[in-house]
Amino acid sequence: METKYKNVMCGNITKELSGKDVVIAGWVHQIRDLGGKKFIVVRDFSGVVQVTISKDSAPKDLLDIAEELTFESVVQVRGFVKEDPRAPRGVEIVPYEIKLLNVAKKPLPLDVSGKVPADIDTRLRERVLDLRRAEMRAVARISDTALKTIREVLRGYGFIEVFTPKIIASATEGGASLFPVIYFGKEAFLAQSPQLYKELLAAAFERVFEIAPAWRAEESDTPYHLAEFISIDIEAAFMNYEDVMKILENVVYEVMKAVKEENEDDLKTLNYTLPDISLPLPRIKYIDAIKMLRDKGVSVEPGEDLSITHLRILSESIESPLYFIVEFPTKIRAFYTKPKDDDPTYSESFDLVWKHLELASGSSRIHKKDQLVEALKERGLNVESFSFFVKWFDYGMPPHAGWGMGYSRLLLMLTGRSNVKEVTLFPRDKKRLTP
RNA sequence: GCCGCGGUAGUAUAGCCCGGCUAGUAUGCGGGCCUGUCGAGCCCGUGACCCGGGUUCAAAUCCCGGCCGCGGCGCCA
Repeated sequence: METKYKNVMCGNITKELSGKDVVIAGWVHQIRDLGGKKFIVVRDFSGVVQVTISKDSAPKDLLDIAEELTFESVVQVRGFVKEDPRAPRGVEIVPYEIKLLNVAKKPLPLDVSGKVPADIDTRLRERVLDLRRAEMRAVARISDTALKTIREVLRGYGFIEVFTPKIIASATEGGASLFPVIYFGKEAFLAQSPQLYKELLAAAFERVFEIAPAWRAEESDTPYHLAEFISIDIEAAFMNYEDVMKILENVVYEVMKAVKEENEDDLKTLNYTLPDISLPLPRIKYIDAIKMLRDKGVSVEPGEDLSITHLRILSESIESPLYFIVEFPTKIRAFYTKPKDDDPTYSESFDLVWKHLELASGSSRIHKKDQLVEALKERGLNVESFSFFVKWFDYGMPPHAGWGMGYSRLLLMLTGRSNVKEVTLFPRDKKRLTP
């Protein structure tokens, strides 16, 4: 779209535009001064294009402005497209006029052009410059493809997109710590999951999904945890865990397919190849996973939760990079998880694992009130504080199931990066509240 | 929170084990040369040892404490 500032994106300038006048706007990516010629590489979100100035023929005021340019200064260039085999991609812009819209200070606290690497700590501190780097623009585009595809696939299954409240009353859900907020003088908390509300919505709209932030005030200090993260959640009435697993593996499959098709260049920029998977994904029962580990000499007892170390070892003996672990012990899962009818020690639950990383987890949910109250009591939770939730189990709560997936973890698989902070635009962790 | 490793110019690193007085390199920055670069090249210059204490004639280097970072765990609907 043509705007007040530009009529074409740098990456879209091709030989077909040869001879045409264009206006581009972007950041000064590189400057190469060769005596008689000066090359200015201008970058926008789409890519880069070279602006070539011949010092003998260019007007003086243009040369003066060219002298003032610094890396990451914002410029608008009006000129004509010239086909030239010596130029990158065979085209360049010969400028009539360069407008300096904003001069960048020097030196930059981070190299945007990719010549000098930076530590993750420096990158997050200088995040906006870091996000301009080719790798991060690729991550952003892959992320967008993934989001778009997730929504398309879920809508294809008849899910509708919803939002659940993020300020909640109850801190007594057990497990993770919550961030307290003051809500009109009352104590409230930031939601750590849409779980309970999405279940209630499934009792009204049958199939719902939400892509939204969640917060956990955990001590967790790892490359896989954030204090604020995006959770992709679905909840569906009249489905069980096997039904929603099929939806989950299809979502992931379609996302990987879309990224392969639509982000070929981005994957190349990231020097990453997506893993190949075929459906259905392997489904390994928890108890069999324990056996496999014990056969390998790992000391792990049935009933114990699987740690990341266990998953690392387990993934070595599973040919698929993505797999499900199913039917966890009931007592290590959340209270709303439905136990198996034939063996209540185990539950209708699953985790989706990529190598050693848990991407998603889900289950059939309890839909009978008595059973739910019992499950709360067994975990030592205060039934009264869940009354806002339990109440609706008196009025037509259907059988239902769902899952939640950590978005930044999915992005790790899609981009080949190793730290969720890297693929989160402005990550919030225990020690980072800015930028 | 525990364990491990680390903190050297704006950025990224070498030097540290085996202490020695111009702290090297790349990139950046300033200046110069060069009509086609594309990680441009060449020449000159510029800029740094996390903080505090200790050992020593002498500390970037060894020791202690602190702060900060990264990784491995733990914690984790």
